[in-house]
Amino acid sequence: MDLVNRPRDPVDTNTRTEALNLLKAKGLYKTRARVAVIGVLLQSDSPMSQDQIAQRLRHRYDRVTIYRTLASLRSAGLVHRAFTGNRTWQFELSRNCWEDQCHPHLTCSRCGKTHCLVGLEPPIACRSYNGFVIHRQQVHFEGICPQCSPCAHTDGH
Amino acid sequence: MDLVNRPRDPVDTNTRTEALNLLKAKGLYKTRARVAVIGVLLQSDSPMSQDQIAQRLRHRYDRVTIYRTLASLRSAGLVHRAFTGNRTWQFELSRNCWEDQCHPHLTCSRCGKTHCLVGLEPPIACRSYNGFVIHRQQVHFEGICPQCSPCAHTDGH
DNA sequence: CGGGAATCTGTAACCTTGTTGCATTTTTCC
DNA sequence: GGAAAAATGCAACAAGGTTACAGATTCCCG
Repeated sequence: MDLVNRPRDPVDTNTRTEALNLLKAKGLYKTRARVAVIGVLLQSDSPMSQDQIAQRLRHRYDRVTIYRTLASLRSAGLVHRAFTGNRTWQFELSRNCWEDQCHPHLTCSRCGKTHCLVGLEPPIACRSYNGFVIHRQQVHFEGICPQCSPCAHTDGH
Repeated sequence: MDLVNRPRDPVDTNTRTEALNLLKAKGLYKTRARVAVIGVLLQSDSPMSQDQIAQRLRHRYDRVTIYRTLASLRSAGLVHRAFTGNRTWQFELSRNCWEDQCHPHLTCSRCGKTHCLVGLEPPIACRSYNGFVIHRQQVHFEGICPQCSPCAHTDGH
């Protein structure tokens, strides 16, 4: 595929600028793959797996590139990953939380999407318990999201 | 290896009897692999991965057998899997908890062992939140266990 | 600008874990 | 004791993560 004329990544100008700023702030190389991956995550309200990111970018980047891009963004602190019970990591931008102390996630049993439960405080924030020192906590739910259960919020019956 | 004279599984008589009772109560076939796997789990105070179980049994059983043994024990409700943040399932007997509502686990960053935090109540037991219906919750910690941090319980400094 | 050093990318390949198919063996029950 | 039902071992595949290495891109400084 011609490099010059190949279709552009699905990232608008504002998102692109924000991505470039994030990279600059961390002193990372500004590469097309990184801008694209950050752009996808900026536009997503829920964590995404590597494969979801690759699909969103129409497989224009090799999966190893996505993998390493996420690894470098993660080590720079821009991105963190959440574990959601299946065997794939879910990545999200470190905006108001980070990997050690993150909001819970809920994976919908019906649509399969993973949602952030940002209103729900990480429950057990204590640093130690009964001789155990807690450095990191991860909370994961399985259930039904509002979109898949329109009457779920009226749980009176 | 001769089947008759091959070394016995590391299961004492009492444990074996208990395992047989559990299998009988569920109407499952009493096979050597199942008795061995249940025995290992009975003697363990923490969840174990398939590979750990296979190692404990000195690879006397094929890993597919371990896999399917655990699957049948799980579907019978004798065993459940826990969420520990890495890509492998950890199995434990369903004694005072089950898969949907289980105590938190802590994986020690130093020794790698996963511990059950049975004294710590599952924190967010609510059935619904903000339109989300919660069917199952899993809590995982990373930190240091008491054995690896002798002064961890005196966190005064 | 321009060029070299540092870094990133794509391809290939490997590893671990989970999973299924099928022929053989074991268990159960009458 | 024997037939039906179920479990086991072996082979093989799948998915995701990870590493090696050569070639391409980015950065920085003159």
